Amino acid sequence: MVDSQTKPRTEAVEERIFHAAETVFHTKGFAGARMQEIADEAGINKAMLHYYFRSKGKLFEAVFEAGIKKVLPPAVEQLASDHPLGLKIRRFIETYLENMSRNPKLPGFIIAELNRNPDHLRNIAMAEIAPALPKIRSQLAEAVAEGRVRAISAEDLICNLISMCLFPLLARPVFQSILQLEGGKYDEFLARRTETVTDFVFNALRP
Amino acid sequence: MVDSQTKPRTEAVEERIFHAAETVFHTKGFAGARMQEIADEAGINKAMLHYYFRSKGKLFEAVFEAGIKKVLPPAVEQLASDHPLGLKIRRFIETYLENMSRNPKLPGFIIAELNRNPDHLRNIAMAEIAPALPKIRSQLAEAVAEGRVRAISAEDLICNLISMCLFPLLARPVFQSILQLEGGKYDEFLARRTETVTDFVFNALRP
DNA sequence: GTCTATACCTCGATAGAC
DNA sequence: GTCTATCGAGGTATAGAC
Repeated sequence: MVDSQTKPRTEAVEERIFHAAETVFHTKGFAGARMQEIADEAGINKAMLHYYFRSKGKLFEAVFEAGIKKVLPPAVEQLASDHPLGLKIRRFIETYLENMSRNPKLPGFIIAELNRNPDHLRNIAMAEIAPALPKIRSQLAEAVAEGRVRAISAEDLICNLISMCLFPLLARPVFQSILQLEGGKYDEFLARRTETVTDFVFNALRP
Repeated sequence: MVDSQTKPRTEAVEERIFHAAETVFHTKGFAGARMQEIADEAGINKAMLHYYFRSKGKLFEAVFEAGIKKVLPPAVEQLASDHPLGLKIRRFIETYLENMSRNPKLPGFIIAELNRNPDHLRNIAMAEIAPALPKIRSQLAEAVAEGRVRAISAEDLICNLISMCLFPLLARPVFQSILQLEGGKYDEFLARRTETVTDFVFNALRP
């Protein structure tokens, strides 16, 4: 309460705006989002948005960058860990699937916005990501050479892992209809995926 | 030329508009698309868009529905075919991957718009899709019972297949960076996927 | 059927009082 | 810091001449 003079509740408002912006941008995208809707969601005046964040673009950038930081580091961290290959794959699926089920709309948001403006990636720190690929590549090559796993490229393995984890979240509406898993049924299906995807990958990698 | 009186080149213009609309909507989405941009792309006047299609919404609906028809039927057709399970899976991956590489932006467009308004699916004929699921389900159960493939639910199998086929198209910008496959390298990677995905799935299904 | 001009509106952004 | 009022750009849609 002492330093309430230096920061007189400013943070509370800025945070409310930011979280409201996340909600709206994640569902509507940049082009579909309306500043008025974000203001309503935050329960404050529209002019406040411009007071705290200068423009719609700046606000979006903040939300997008925060989204990237929620998605990439956890994945990279797992892939670059010192765990043996099998455990690494298992942990990757577990943490990633659980992490994303907490922000189901985040992957779709990032992918959609990235397709519309790939330059967004230029501002992202690729330096942290670079080491993970060679590491898993050599780890995989070793396991293949020892005959512990079938031959597969690191690219295909990573691509398959991420695809099977994320796509069911993105395509929820379609899958829900096609697979006839309405309402809660689909959430149960997703919950089971940690196990089923792990099994699927492990079986695929048997020599 | 005789019936050029009843349809005096009307089709040519309408088609040009429609294809231009596909291009723009597929890349920018509904909210991000501009009627002016569609008109420019078609090389005609903006007012013509409203003459042939009443509104932006109507034009979008036409494009969206056409998109769905390019995506769903080919998939369902393969899944509902009379081929034995192994061949069916192989054909599914082949045709689907090849089909979509001809319209790389289509899956992302459909998924993004569907997440923003799931009601789009209500207007789609689900009747044609319904029979495919039970068919593959029984086919799979039979193969499992005979010990020819490992136990897996039809939902997980279909979900994994489609995920591994489509997600690399959606997430192209991210994967291109993460996997360090710039430019043409990524297209080569995608071209190889028909084979690598088929192998991966077949290996996963070994008893 | 095709074009120009324009009406009408929504939205992002700012000015200015408090 | 917060609100109200409003400006101005840019968007969809239409009116009307040709």
